[in-house]
Amino acid sequence: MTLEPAFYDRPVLDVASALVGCVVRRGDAAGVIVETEAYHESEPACHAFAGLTARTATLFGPPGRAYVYRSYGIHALLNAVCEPEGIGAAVLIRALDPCAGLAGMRARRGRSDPEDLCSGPGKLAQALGIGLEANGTDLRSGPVRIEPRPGPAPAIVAGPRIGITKAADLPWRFAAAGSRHVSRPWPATVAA
DNA sequence: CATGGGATTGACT
DNA sequence: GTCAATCCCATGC
Repeated sequence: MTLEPAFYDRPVLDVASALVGCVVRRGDAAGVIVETEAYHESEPACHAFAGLTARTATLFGPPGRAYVYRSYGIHALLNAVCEPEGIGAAVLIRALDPCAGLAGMRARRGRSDPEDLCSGPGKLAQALGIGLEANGTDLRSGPVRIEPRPGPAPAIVAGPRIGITKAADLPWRFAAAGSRHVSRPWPATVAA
């Protein structure tokens, strides 16, 4: 069971909060999303802000696909493309609560602490074995899939995005309240 | 064609 | 807290 394309075909902020509590799966490895961030072509922190280029083609493509890119020459970061085709927008998956395939995650990460397996966008891509080859693949039928929330909707907190230099004031970061698997401790400026 | 910077992480002081 | 690693690609000459 995976999320329909229509799930992603709406405002990126709605999708970013709706994805918290959903499950990302690749092969035997899976985890519950506990942290996301929204990016939209209208603001400069988004790669799509520069317009349609070879790098951002996936962002402007149809919703419900994976946008994977390399950051700092080292890490792969996983995003879910949102909004109608032609609009550059995506949700960055920043952290997971590991729930299946822990042995494989530990092997790929070289670490055993469950809170250090997927508590960051680069970490979770490594833990699930997601590489740049997943860029542009379908999140419903491709190697990386996102499934609906297995349980009730979690309480969600919002705050400013992490690790960016542009438009850093927008409260476009969403996380499951109280989760210990988030990429950074929640800042003092917590909003519900 | 050359250059610079980045949605990060992990090791070290 | 500070800092280097490392590569894709956008930008500028």
